[in-house]
Amino acid sequence: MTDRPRAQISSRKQPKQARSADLVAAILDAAVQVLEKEGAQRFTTARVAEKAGVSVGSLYQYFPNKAAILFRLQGDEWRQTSDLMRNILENVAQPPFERLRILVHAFIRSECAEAAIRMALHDAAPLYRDAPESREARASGARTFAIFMREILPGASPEVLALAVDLIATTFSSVGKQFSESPRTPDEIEAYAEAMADMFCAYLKDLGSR
Amino acid sequence: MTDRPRAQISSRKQPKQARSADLVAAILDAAVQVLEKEGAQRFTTARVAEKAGVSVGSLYQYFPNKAAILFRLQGDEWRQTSDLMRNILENVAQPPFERLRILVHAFIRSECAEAAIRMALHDAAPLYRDAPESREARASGARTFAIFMREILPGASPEVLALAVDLIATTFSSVGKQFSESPRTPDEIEAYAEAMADMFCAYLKDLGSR
DNA sequence: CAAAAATACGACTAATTCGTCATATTCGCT
DNA sequence: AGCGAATATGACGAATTAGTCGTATTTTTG
Repeated sequence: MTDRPRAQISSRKQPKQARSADLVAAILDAAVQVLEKEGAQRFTTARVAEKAGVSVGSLYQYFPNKAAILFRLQGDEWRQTSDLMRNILENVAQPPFERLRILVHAFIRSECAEAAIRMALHDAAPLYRDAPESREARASGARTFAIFMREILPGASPEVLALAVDLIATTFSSVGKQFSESPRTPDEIEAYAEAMADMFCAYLKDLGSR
Repeated sequence: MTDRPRAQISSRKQPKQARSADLVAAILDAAVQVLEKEGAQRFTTARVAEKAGVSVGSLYQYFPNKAAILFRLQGDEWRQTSDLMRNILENVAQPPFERLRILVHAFIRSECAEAAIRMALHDAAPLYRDAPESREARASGARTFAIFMREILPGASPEVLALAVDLIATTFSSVGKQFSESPRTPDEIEAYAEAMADMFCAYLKDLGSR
């Protein structure tokens, strides 16, 4: 069997000294800038290395290929969103529907704050979306949300519950892209978030009263 | 600053004889196949020409650049969706909420039937999405839907109406991509469509009773 | 301090890409 | 048939890209 270059996405080497850790940080930093300023199409290792003030060779010591950089950025974004979600949903002091409203607003605000980078990651998705780590990350988010949904729909069957989770999760996940494609004013964004929260609540209340 | 390739997207020359019309048809046909089998990343003029049994030179006689092919495909897809929408929404024989339910199902079914091509077009979007024709097509769809919404929410203010249109339109437009990324069985798709229809109806009825 | 290990470099290769152009073929028409 | 217009060809140029590798530099270690 010929071993073609593995679509390996995990790191190639761990930085052990301070300077190499700095280098990795500089690369990730530069990667974000390149994505924002040039877009996914023009996201190249050479450009990232140059903006980081580093040579391509050095870059390839810590990232096995281009996708690995994007994968890493995506992971960071995802962890941020995941924390946000957990913090809001697990705050049992507030009533469930209120938590959901807060989540919608927080999520949309966070999407807008980093619209450029998320848009670019979206465009670059073909390069990393099939990685098992990517799939797992998405599944994990869905689980957190599912737990919350059990609380908001106490009587619902597992099927109904899964469906509601799916519907809301997929609706959520497209917001960032939409907003990047046709930008809105802050006021419009708040109004949109409110409407989306209304929609979710109306749906879930309807589901609950069956 | 490198001068980026002009986003000229209109046709370069009109086919006048039968054979050239056939050629254009063969190219579009091949383009779909390439997108489906190889994906947006590997969509190249050379591959399209080869699959069409045509030379690159001929291809470039009728399409000024690669994006023009995608733009044309996208236009065809869009016209199809647009007709579907109009046919259902303008059928005043049926009650509005019923029409909406039918639309949701029809739309989702149509998205799934051509999931591969739409997914690929989605991935390739950076190449054509900024064209003014693209923006106009989207706006036109939104207008058709807005007219229907005036019927379903007779008493609503223009602001509320616009918001509802926006919310539903953006929710809609992400379905195809979602389904391509994590495929579902036909049963799951039907259930999803039903849930989405439920959600829209619950939301709109809630809006109407305020 | 000297050897070894880690890190950094950037010119280079091999591959792929888009799009052109000079040339050849076919068509429509008298 | 014969002539001009339309159409088809595909080798080619110019540009870009991902990723490598031999060498140079810096840090750690003994």
